[in-house]
Amino acid sequence: MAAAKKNPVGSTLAIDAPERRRLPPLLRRAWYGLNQAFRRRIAHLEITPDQFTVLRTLLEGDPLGLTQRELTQRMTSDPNTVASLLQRMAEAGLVERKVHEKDKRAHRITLLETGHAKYDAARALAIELQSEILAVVPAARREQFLEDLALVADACKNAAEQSPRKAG
Amino acid sequence: MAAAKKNPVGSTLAIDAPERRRLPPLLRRAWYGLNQAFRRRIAHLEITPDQFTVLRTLLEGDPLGLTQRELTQRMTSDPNTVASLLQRMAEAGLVERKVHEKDKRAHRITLLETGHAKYDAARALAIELQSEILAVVPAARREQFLEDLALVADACKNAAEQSPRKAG
DNA sequence: CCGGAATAATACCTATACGTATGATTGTGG
DNA sequence: CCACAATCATACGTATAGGTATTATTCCGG
Repeated sequence: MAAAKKNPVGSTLAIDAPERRRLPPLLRRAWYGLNQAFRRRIAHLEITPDQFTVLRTLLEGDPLGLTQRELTQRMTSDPNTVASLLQRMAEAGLVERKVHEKDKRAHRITLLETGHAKYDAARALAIELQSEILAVVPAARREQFLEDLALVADACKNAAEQSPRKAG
Repeated sequence: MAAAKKNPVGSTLAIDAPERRRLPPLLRRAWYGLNQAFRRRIAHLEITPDQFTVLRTLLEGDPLGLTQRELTQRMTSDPNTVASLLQRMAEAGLVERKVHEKDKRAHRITLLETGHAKYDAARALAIELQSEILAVVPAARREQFLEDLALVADACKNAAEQSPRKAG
C-alpha cells in the first residue's frame, strides 16, 4: 500500500489515495457548497436551508400535518434537531404545533400562511440553483447520475442505522 | 406546472416534483448518513468526522504544516469553524499550533504523534465504510459516478462562492 | 386491568457551520 | 516612511447535528 502511494503510475493506488476521487470529500464539498449557496440566496427571506426542508416536507406530506417523528424520518434528521428547529419556526410563525388527537405524546405540525409563502419564494431559487448545478453533468448522464446517487444515499443511511451508538 | 404535478404520467414533471430524484435531498441523505455512520464507528477513538478530516488534510499537505487558511480551503470549511476545531484538537493533544515564522498573523498547524495514531486507526474504518457504500453502485459505473459527483461538487462550491452574503 | 416495555418529545450538553465585528500584521502606493 | 487596504485569526452569537437522560403516554402480555 505504501509503495502504491509512492508510485501512482502503473500500480494500484490505495482506495483513499489523494490522487483518487474519494466519496467522502466529494460529498462534503457538494453538500456544504450547495447548502451555503442556498443559505445565502434565501437569506433575505429570513429562513434557513433546513427550515426550507421542513416546509417542503410538510407540503409534500399529509395535509392534516405530520408528527415530529414522521418529519424527522422524511428529512433524514434527528428528533432533537427537529424539536429545536420547529420551536424556532413556530416562534417565527411559519408552522403550528398542536397535540395529536389520538396520541397525546405526539404533535401535529401544520404549515401556516407565512410558511407557505416563504416556501414558494424559496422554491423558485432552489429550482434555479439545482438547475445551475446539474447543468455541469452532461444531459445524457444526468439521470443515471441521480440514480446512482440515490443508491449511494440509501447505502449511507443504512450504514448509519446499522452502526450502533455504543457496542456493536 | 401545477397540472404536471397532478398528472405524472405522460406529462412533464416539475423539476422538483417529489416523484423525481432531486439533488438536494439525495445529497442530504448521503452526507448525513455517511457522517453519522462514520461518527459512530470512530467514537471509541474519541475523534469526530471533522477532526478526522483535519488529520487527513494535514497528512496530505505540506510536511512543514499548513496555515489555518490553507487548511480551511482544502477542507472546504470556514475560518471560524476551523479555529474552534483546532482549539479542541490542540487541547486534546492531536495537533500543535505555532506562530508562522514569516507571518506573525498566521499559524502553522502540525500533526502530533497521538493525532497520527488516531488517524491510522480511523482510516481503516473509513476505507471499509467507503467500500461498503460504493459497492452498491455497479462496478462498471463507479468511476463515472465519482467523476460526475466531482463535477457537481465543484459546481456547488462555485455556486456558493458566487452567492454573496449581502448584496450581489 | 395492571405493570413493565416501547414510543414521542424534550432537556441538556458538546461539536459544527457560519455571519459579523475586531485585533494584529503585512503589503503597498505615494 | 506612512496612512490605508487587504489578510489571518479570533470573539461572539445563532442555528443545526446528535448523544444521553427524562417525562408523558400508549401498548401489550398476563
